[in-house]
Amino acid sequence: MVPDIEELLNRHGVKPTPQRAVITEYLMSTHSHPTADEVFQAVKNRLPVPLSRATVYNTLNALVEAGVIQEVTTEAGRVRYDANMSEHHHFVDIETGNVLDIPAEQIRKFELALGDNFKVHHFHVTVYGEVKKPEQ
Amino acid sequence: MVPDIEELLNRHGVKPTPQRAVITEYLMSTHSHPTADEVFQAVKNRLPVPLSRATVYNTLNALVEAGVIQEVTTEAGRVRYDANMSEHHHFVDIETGNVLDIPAEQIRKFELALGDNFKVHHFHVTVYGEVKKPEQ
DNA sequence: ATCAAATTTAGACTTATTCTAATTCAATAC
DNA sequence: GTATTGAATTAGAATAAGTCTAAATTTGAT
Repeated sequence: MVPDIEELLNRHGVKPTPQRAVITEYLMSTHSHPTADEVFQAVKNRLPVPLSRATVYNTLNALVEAGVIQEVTTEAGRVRYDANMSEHHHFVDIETGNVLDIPAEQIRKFELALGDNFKVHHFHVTVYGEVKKPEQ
Repeated sequence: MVPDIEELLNRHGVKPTPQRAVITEYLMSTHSHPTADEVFQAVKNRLPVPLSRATVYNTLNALVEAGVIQEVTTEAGRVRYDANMSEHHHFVDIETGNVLDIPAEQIRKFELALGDNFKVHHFHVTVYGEVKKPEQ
């Protein structure tokens, strides 16, 4: 078990088990915003014991609850997971469905005129568009 | 069948049937961003014949496809439907889960610094916060 | 080493959605 | 007006994502 991961989980009050470590480690190693099933497929052979889907769901929910990862919902009905917890938004490639992170600094001069009745906690921007391929 | 609805569906290339009319009419009458099942419950008794869930799903998908309504995805794993097709964003009341529309004009000075590799089609903002209750 | 509490497992269950095959409906041709 | 044809609708089966349950395993504290 990677010590950094163990420390991270402890710091967030999640008891570090091999299953949780391996799932967290995988999420931190990718920017692909995997679904629960993609997480299951990716890590199921990285443990000496069989891995249950229930454990994957339990772990993902526990990690979200503890603030170690977040849920991303850019397409109807699909839940994806993201270990990038810095303030950021998402860009969805409408051709491939790939989701990229947009650091918060790249959204400038955002200003909301909602009136006094609304108290804003946070906001999230999803940008839909195309990624231009580099010229050959 | 309300003539306006019939005309709307025709204009978007959706053949107006009683089922489609009643579903569209319901969606246009509410700002509650209902789920597919909420639509089914709301309209199932408004027809002289039994209504199948399959028809509700088929109709919702056809209406989205035709640009008559849109899908709203503000919470993980839930799909909601919205007949408001003017440019707008969403405010989620974090206490109740209620979703309110934010007209596009209420977001001012939005500016994105993504670089030349990204071609933006459109973007959507979800604001999470509290709605202050009116003083008694 | 023992015990209690927490975690994990396999698989049953639930919920949301799609699929399928049969039936009904609506428009057009005759 | 009736036959034909394609589209829409129906009930229910099938699928997929996620949750629940009961039993087994692991962990941590004595």
